[in-house]
Amino acid sequence: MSTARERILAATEELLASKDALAISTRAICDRAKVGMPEIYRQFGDKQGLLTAVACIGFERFLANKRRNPMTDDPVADLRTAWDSHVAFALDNPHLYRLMFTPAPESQPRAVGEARALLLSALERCRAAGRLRTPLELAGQSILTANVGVCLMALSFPELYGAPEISRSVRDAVIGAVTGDEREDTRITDGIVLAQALVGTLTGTAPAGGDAIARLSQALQGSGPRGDE
Amino acid sequence: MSTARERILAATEELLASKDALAISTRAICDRAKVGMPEIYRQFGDKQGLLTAVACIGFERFLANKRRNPMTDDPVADLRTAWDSHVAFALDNPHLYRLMFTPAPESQPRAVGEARALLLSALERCRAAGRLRTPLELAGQSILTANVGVCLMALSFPELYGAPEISRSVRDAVIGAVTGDEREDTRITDGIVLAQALVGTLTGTAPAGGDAIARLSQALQGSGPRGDE
DNA sequence: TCGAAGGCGTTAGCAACGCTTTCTTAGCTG
DNA sequence: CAGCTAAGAAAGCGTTGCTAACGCCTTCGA
Repeated sequence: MSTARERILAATEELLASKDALAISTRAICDRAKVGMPEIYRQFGDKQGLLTAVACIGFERFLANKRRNPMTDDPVADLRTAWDSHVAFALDNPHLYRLMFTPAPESQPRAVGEARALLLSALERCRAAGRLRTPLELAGQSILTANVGVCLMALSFPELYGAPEISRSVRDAVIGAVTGDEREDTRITDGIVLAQALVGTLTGTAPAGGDAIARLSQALQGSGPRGDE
Repeated sequence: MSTARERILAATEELLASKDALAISTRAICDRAKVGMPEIYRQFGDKQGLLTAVACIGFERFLANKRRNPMTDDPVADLRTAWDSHVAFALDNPHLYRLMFTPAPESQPRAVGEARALLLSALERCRAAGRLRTPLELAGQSILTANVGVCLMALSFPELYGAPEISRSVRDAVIGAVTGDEREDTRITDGIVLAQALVGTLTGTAPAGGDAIARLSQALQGSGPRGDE
């Protein structure tokens, strides 16, 4: 048999799979872990302490998950993949996720900080690839906030949450705005690229193909600044 | 003296100004409302029933707030204003907001539905103005989810929440993506405008000022499609 | 004017909760 | 073997949400 502490943690995690943290009684935990009531308080001082420890373990699983995300040669696509795996984790472990991201007074700035660090390093890769048009810090906060926000919302209103569509929509909006990658509307940035090349040609300050005008004209076709559908 | 029901509701709202709903005991409510314990259960059946009633009142204030938002002739700007007033309400009434948007089993799809309806009508105005490039339904869900999500996140991690910057960032990203309005980077759309005029000039198919090239060159200055800041 | 009805206050108490105290036992270490 | 710490057993504390039983007093129709 394992140690008492491990049994308590395991029992709590198991109960957390079906009930909210607040609906779990310390007695139920003790029954399932086959320990006496005082054991919880000897080990964790507090019910909140126990929940914090469980949240910590959850964060470790969460971060391990995130670290497993492959690094492709498209850092922006990696951002989107990370977003999706985050959402999947939340939907798979609703009560645990709520426990992790809805602290009572204050609990784990450490683990959240680590998640932030992971995100920032992913963003740094975007920056290195010249695909970030927002201050790194703000970009990270925006993505993290939106990501957690979408998850909490999905857990609170599952019937209002329309499957992954809405997560994808917010994801592409935020990541797109931060990186400058327009997902569904790359024509705009293409337009800029071509316009820059064109100006370079016309002013004689940059090398550009002679067909710049034709390509620009074609690229701009139908892409107004405020498209009227 | 007012009726018992009103006093109970008022007392709960007052306590909710300083404590979380779960930290409020029914006895404290009764003390403050000068009623006996059974009164709560005669009136609301349940503590949850009382909290639901309070949440209802909160939604009414919330919706009244939203309805007070002026309708300017720029429906997209109105969307942004509504977003900001939503966030302000959440920050002003943290515990009430949490109560409203973190239901236990399920509570007010009615009030949330009304908020959604308000949002959809605002989006309909955008659509009428030709400033919506996303299905109405999905646009509404995306904005509402992101908005509530940012608020819940801000309440859970106030120290991590960097003032209104991040709300603005997510707001402009989501609303921008949904409407096609680029907020902070209007240079891009300006670039498109000028580029179109330029192409018109060069191909002789549109009237444009002779300084088009100069203006385009200036407008594009420093605005790369993948700016390396 | 009377009497039924219902809104409201009072007292007392239940079961469940988080948490504590006390005592005892088991197992390892020096 | 002595001494330490980890951990199981039992009992109980105070608070919580909630209920039962009773009685007052206003309202209102007959």
